[in-house]
Order: sequence, then C-alpha cells, then structure tokens
Amino acid sequence: MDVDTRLLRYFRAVAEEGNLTRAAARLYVSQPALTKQIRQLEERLGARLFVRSKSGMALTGPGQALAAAVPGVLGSWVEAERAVRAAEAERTRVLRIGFLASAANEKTQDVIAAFRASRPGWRVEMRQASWGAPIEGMVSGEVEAAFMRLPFPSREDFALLPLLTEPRCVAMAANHPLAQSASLRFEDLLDEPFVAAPGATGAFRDHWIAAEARGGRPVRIGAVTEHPDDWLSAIANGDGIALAPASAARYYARPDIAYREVEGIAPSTVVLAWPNTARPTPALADFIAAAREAAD
Amino acid sequence: MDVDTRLLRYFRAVAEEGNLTRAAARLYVSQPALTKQIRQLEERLGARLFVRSKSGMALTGPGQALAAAVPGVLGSWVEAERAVRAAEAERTRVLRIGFLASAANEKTQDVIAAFRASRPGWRVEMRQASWGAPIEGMVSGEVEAAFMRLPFPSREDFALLPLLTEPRCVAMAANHPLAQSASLRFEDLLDEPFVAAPGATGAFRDHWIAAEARGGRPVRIGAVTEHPDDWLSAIANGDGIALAPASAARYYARPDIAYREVEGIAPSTVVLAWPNTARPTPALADFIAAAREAAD
DNA sequence: CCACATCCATAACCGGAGGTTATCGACGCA
DNA sequence: TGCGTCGATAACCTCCGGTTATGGATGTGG
Repeated sequence: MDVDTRLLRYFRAVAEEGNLTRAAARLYVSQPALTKQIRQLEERLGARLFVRSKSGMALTGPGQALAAAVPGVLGSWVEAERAVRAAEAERTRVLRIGFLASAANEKTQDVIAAFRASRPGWRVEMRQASWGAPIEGMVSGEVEAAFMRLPFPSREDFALLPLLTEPRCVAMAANHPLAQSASLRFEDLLDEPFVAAPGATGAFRDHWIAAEARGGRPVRIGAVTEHPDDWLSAIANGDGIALAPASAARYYARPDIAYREVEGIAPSTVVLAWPNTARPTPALADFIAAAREAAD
Repeated sequence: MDVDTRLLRYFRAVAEEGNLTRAAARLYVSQPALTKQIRQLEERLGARLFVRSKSGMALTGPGQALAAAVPGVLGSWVEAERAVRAAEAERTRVLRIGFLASAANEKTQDVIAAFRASRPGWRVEMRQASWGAPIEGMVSGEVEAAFMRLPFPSREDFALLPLLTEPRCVAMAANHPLAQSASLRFEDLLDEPFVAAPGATGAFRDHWIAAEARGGRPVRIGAVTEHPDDWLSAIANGDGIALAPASAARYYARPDIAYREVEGIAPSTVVLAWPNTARPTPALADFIAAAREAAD
C-alpha cells in the first residue's frame, strides 16, 4: 500500500493532539479535510486507528502501533532528502548555511572568509532561518549547518560548536523613559512588556525573557514578531522592550531604538550547529574547521 | 517536502532498469506518466537525478544518494504497515495465514487444528498466495506467515520451519503416451514441453523444471499459468506436462490428468515461513509452536 | 433549564495532479 | 536510407484533496 508522507504527518498530528479540530489548525488545513484523510487511512489499512468521542480522538491498538512506527518512516525520508541535497550541493560547489538573524556578527564573516580561502571555487549561500521554525531547514537539508544561539532546542540530533559569548543588552524605543540611563539593572525591566518571537517555546523563550532572573514573576508580551524588521518596528513603536545580544547594537542600529547595558542577566552564546545524523560532507567539514579556528 | 511511496517506487524502478520505457512497463503505467513523475521529483528536490541519453537514464550523484536512501524509507513504511495489521489481527483474534496452492496438504490441517486447540476463540484465515508474487502478502503484513515450498526466494528476511519432505511426481494429460507407464525416469521427460508459473524466476523456476537433472538441456515452455485451475486445464489440454509434489495426486485429482512417479529428481519440502524483521506476535508464536509439533 | 460551545461527520463544490493515448524529434544501426 | 528505440510533449479525462456551509450529539454555564 502506498502512502504520502503528508498523510503520515496528518496522522501524527491527530495522534499527538488527540483532537481533530486542533490538529487541523496546526496543519493549516480544514477540519473536514482531515476527517476525510484519517478515514481514508483507516480504510486503506483495514483497521480503525482512533476511537471517536465527543472529547476527541483516542488511539486504538493498531493506532498505537502506527504511531510508534511513523517517526521512523518520516525520519528516514527526511534523511534521504538531506542526503540528496548534500550531494547536489557538492556537485554545484555550494555550501548552504543558515543563520538566525540575531546570530549575525563579525565572527560569521571570519568563518566564511576562512572557508573561502580553503576552498576556492566554492560559494557560500546564506539563508536566514525563520524564528518560528529555526531548525527546520537543517533537518530537511535545505542548509547544511546554521549559526544559532543557545539555548538550542532538541540538542540530541545536532552537533554544536560554540563560537563566541557576549553580554546581552536591552533594546527599547529611543524615547523610552529608561533610555535616559546609560546602564540598567534587570530588576528595572520586570514590569515592562516584551517583544517576543512567535515559535519561541520552552527554554528558548525563557532565555530571552531572562526567566532565571525574574524569580517567577510573569512576563507581559507586548508584541509577537516573525522577522527582524517587524521586531525593530515593534520596539521603536513602543510595543515593548526586548533583550538582545550586544552585537545587535552594531548590526541593527537605528535612530529610533536605544540599546542599553543590563546588569544581572546571563550572556548569550553563538554556536555553529549541524545535524550529526550522518557524516558531514567534506565541504561542511572544512567549514566546521574554519569555525573552530575562528572560535574564541 | 512530502512524497508518496508510489513516487519512490517509481524512482527505484527507473534507477534499477536504467530505462524509462522498461520501468514503466514493470510498474504498469504509461511511459509519459513516468516521465512526468520523475521530472516532478527532480524539481521538488531541486536536483537532477538522472542524465538522459539515447541509451536510457543514468543516475547522477544526487540520484545515487537518493537510490541509497530509498530502500530504507520504503522498508520502514512496509514495517509500519505490518505492525498495524498485526495489531489489528490481535484485536480481532484472527491469524491470517497464506499458502502456496501446491503447499496445501494434510500437514496444513494438522497445524491449524493444533493452533485452534491452543487458542479457542481465535480464527485462522487462509488466503492463497499468488504464484507470481508469493511473498508479497507477507512483507506487507496481509498475512503473518505462509506455507511455502523450497526453494524460497530472498531467504534472509524470513524464518523458515521445514514441515515435511515428499517425492515429486509428474502430472500429464490422461491420454498422454507416457501415461501408459506406471513409473518414469526423468530422462524420458526431457523433450516434453512444461507448464510453468508466471513469476517463476531463478532458483524456484529451476527447481520446478528440475534444472539440476537436465544437464544443461534447455526446457520448452508449453504454457504459463497463474492459478491452479488454469494449471490443471493446461495440463489436461496437453499444453505440456509439469512436475508436482506427490500430494497433488490427492489434492488435485482429475479424471483427465494422470500423476506418475518419476525417478531421478530431488524431493520437495514444505516449510512454514514468516518475516523475522520483528518479534512474532503471541498468536503467531503459538502457530509456529503448533507447526513445530506437527513437523516430521 | 435552556442557550451555547465544542467536537466530529456530512454534503456540495472546485481545482489540480496523475493517468491515458497519440505523436514527435533524436539518434544508433542494419 | 529506413527502421527501431529512446525520452519529451500535447491534449484530454477522471478522481482526489482541498474548501465552505451545515448538521447531530454531548457537555456546560448563566
């Protein structure tokens, strides 16, 4: 029997959510479409996968068997995709590197320059990773490695090489009252609304609201933004303030935004990350070596 | 990126055949359909997978990478399918057992009876395996095990339990001249046309034309049949003769067909086969135990 | 107790993807 | 030079996966 990986993703979403409506929303399809697809999957497999009730969808025995096997199928396909893209990059002498907007800094340029020197004729293509799904491009092989910032989600499948550590500062509208002071303590910011990234979940979100320094005090979200430009605009508009690495003051300098030192929060670390599911391609190995040299 | 396993099978066929037209024939689709699908796969992956030439399709580097990864993807999906069907069979208390038509005999009944005794409330569903693709049903989990005859293709992924060994005889039209003799030597049959199974390839085909006893003399195929009834009809019609296990004389007795002993050919062995990719389900384990008891 | 919210199923409709047949252009070969 | 074989292209049809709108069943709060 044939299946589409899309169908397996649908199944996985429903199994995880335990709810057709929510799963449909998560997959960006309509609920009837999901209903139809799940029914079809059940028919073709000749087994009921879920028991329907008013309070959602619960896995049956066969459903659990499928749920246990699906990650392996999807994983092996993603790996296949990665292998193809790696081979294509090798053929065209291109190394695709992703980067989180905030991870752009001088070190990045040093690494690329060193790689270029070691591999003349090769091109490095940089593509910005979305804040919402920062590691997606890496698992599917769209990029072979990426400059990211700690904390890094799902550390297990990736190798990490720390490049530099820098203090974090606070970004706020230039006309914000707190911008008067040249330096601030984090306690001064506790009541301010923050501008946050969208998919920022778990440890990553906690890090950028400095949860460890809040002592359990909740944070107020003034705006959620997807791209650096939106982020800067939101801050300039006064929707909220945000923590940022010190280098942002150089790379995202604007007249309507003030960056100020902050005492009492941990610094931020930039890393180079790459999937360690397979051996790195020779070109990537050179890039990693260049990064290792450039690291502090 | 999403794919259909069908598309991966298409790719695999083209990679193996090295030729679109032949691959299309093997897949039972038209050649333009395959052209379109392969093109689409290349576009979506952003890499050329084949170099086209007058003499066919040759894999590129990315194509080789994909070809290496595809068996893993398809294999894990087949395994998932098998797990689901096994769970469903467990739930409905059904054990599905396949059998090659020629493997039906008294021993089969003994095994089933012993299993029934050990698992009251369970049902055994027998379904006949096609001669063309005898092990298909087992890999996809449509049946959990099957009664087969040696030689068994692709032995590696299956566990085999021999059940009985019996001499082989020859089946021919009742009015065939050779039917006059009560017993024959295989050399007498060398010039006769044979009735063969369709997908009979390699060792299996060799076994049923007794290639080892022919001393290199080629065989003439008088007819190719898919089902036992066709097979019997072809023999009765005089299209050819065929080797058969001795038990066929009991299970496929017809007035217009004569079975005669043959000297000088090896006997045939019936085995119970099951996939050993995963641990057998408890019910299958009981069935295997029943078979082990019933074995000679 | 009734109005409402939630959850899944159903119906009717639409566009596109995948299949088909027919045909072409390029090349190797007898 | 004519034929056979290869893959590409065009025109067409069917069905599948998506959409919106709506219904039925079942908790739930004012």
